[in-house]
Amino acid sequence: MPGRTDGVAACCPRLLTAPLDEDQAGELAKVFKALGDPVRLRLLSMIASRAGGEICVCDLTPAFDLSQPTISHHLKLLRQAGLIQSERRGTWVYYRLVPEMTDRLAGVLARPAGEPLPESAGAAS
Amino acid sequence: MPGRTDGVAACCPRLLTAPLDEDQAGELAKVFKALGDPVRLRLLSMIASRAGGEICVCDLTPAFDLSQPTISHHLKLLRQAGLIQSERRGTWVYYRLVPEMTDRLAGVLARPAGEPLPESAGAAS
DNA sequence: CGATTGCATTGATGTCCTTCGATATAGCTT
DNA sequence: AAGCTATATCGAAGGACATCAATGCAATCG
Repeated sequence: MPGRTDGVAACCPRLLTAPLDEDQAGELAKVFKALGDPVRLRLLSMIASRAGGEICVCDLTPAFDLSQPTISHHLKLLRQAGLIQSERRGTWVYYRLVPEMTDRLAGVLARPAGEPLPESAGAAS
Repeated sequence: MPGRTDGVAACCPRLLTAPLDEDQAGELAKVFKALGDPVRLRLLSMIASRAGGEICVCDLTPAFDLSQPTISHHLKLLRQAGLIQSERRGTWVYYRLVPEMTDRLAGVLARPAGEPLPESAGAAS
């Protein structure tokens, strides 16, 4: 449905540098909302930290005290947020991280080096 | 540098490097959940990007098509997440960013340089 | 084939979240 | 003190979300 928009934002929304417009904020909020659940955070970290870059759902589900449909639901939300992607191989489905998305989020939250926030800039010069 | 500030996690949860435990995931999820709303993201960016490091609520409220109590509620959630702090001066209340928190989130999402993700490493060695 | 396993979807339910109007609290002004 | 402005809190209404059991679909196996 949202097919291929410009993703989270054109290039680098820079949360801490300039006010976000409504569209940027809406796109970013979807991704942060996907990260706003402890189960999904643990799923994402299990996927991202897995040696080989991918992990089978069959290894994810038993790690939680939740039903299999619930885990499948959370994986779907992470995928719709653009944070992970899935691939079916035979009977199993493997998930892997989409590092471009986490890179973008890290960039959104980072303050440019050498260009401190206004707060600390006040006394600087 | 802020060594181990209590809060989100001991030092550096490293979302993409090792699986988060339940406590780390719970703490981080609270902060990401606070970012998972377009209004709060715009509020945070307006606060962070303001020259002087702080902004009056009286400048935030009219920027939205929402009631004053709703803006106040969102500011409370951002403050409870540790992302901003407030100070009353006379009649007005000023908000400012807590850069340690956004720094920490950026660190959580970043992959260490020179130590690529398993995906791009291709399970080297 | 039919049975079995792995995963996704559906539908229902209880809980949380966003939003509002009304009201309370804090500080200035006259 | 009385009134005014700025901000926070309260209580309610509606929608969104997490979770589950039941079911559907795909791929392998006997």
